[in-house]
Amino acid sequence: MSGSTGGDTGTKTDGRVERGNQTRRLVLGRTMDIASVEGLEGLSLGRIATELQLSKSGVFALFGSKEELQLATIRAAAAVFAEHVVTPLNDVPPGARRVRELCRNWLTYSSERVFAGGCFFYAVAAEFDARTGPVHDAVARTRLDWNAYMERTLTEAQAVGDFAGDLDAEQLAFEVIALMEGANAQSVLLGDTRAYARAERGVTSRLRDSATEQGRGALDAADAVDAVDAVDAVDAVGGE
Amino acid sequence: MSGSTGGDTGTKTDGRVERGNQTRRLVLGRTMDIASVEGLEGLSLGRIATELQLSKSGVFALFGSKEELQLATIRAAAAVFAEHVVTPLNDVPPGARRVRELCRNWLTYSSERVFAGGCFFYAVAAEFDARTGPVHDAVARTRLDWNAYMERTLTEAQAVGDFAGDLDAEQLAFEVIALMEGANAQSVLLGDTRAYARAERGVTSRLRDSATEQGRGALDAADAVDAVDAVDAVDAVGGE
DNA sequence: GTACTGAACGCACGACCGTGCGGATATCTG
DNA sequence: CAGATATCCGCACGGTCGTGCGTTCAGTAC
Repeated sequence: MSGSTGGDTGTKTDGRVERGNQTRRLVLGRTMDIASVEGLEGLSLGRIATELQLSKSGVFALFGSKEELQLATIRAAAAVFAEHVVTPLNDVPPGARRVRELCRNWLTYSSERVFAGGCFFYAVAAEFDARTGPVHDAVARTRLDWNAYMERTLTEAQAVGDFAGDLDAEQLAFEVIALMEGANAQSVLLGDTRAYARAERGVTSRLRDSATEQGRGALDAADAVDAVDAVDAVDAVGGE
Repeated sequence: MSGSTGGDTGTKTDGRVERGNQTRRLVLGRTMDIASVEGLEGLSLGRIATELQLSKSGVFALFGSKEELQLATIRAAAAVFAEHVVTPLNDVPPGARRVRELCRNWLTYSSERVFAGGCFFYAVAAEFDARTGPVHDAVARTRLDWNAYMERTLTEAQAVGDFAGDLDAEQLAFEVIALMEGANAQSVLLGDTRAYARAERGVTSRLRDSATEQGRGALDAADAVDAVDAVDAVDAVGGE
């Protein structure tokens, strides 16, 4: 099946453009990891070209400028973030359990080092927070989006009755995000792996404090399912 | 009073060394502000020399290497931090009120931009968290010290009966620090000034939740004093 | 076939980087 | 006094940076 060189969708496949996109993906995969460790300013065209065995001017031509490369790296990282943290929630209905899953996804995304230097956006936000320009603006926008997403998830959970009617979603979103980022910071800087457990404990407390009777029931039910899953996982691995 | 050129302590004042120290202080004052905005890697000998009207090699000679300049900047920033956050607690006895004062000092230190880019250590910790070497180690050590200081302040408050005997000081220290740093991040990146109020609200809740009856009393008393101070301040400024 | 387009390259540029050397100058020591 | 010490400078080095120009080559369109 398939044509000579992978043309699947038919119509007019420009092999050059596709090749360029592939190289762009290759470059961005590298720049995301570099930036999460050394920052977006730590990116250098020459270094990337050397490591990927490309020419410096070739890399430059693919993005047009260093700033464009930085912005493209942010966009690529946002896609990776969404894939690990947000997309898995697609089949989880609004409610306290969805909030809990969102937080757990984030902590897993951070602790498993999807990016070499922990959360990509924690690193670049701290790097560009006090500067001005397009890169700062792009970073600030992703943070705004993330805040809003967390807040919306809480509001939806409130709407289905899992949180009290007088819930201050903005406040709770702030606290939950702060706890999770605190764990990222503590873990990456000090290698303190217990930080994630502390964050989860804090987040769980905050959610339970704000939840209604119904919401607490949903959280408990989710915990029970997790416990069964954990036992199953252990059983599946070694049955001694 | 005083001698010809400021020699106050007497004995043997080396004018050369003193002049060098003064220049060093001048340089470090600049590097602290630069680093809080653009990071410790953003420091450049040439730029500092130009801005301070010194020669590049002169600045270099004063510190020996760029890495030494970075380490000296960290030490200087730690002194400024202590001066604003820790020293004012000298005449506050151990207890819940001392904990509260510590947190308020931190939030004030961050919000008043003692460093141009917000908390110095938030910026450089994120910059060097995933790297290795002496600078990372120095940053990590200050973070450890800060964690330990917060924890010790909580434990002392527990010892005088302001917090319950089963208090998990490590957990509470983690949560309080995370909330405050979250406010710093949110404020510097997004210009969201309400973040500090949210952090204070969260910190207060956590402290009250963990406090004994006696501890809550101490916190309430401190709030009352603050309220009076606030009224006094308004009265002192404009009495219309 | 020719004409066009975009990826990738080689090469060179000006600027800035951290560092080292030698010297001028001021200060302290004996 | 001489001699040691420390700040601070001018100058130059090798290296890396981002960027631009011109070219080669492969895939597309006519």
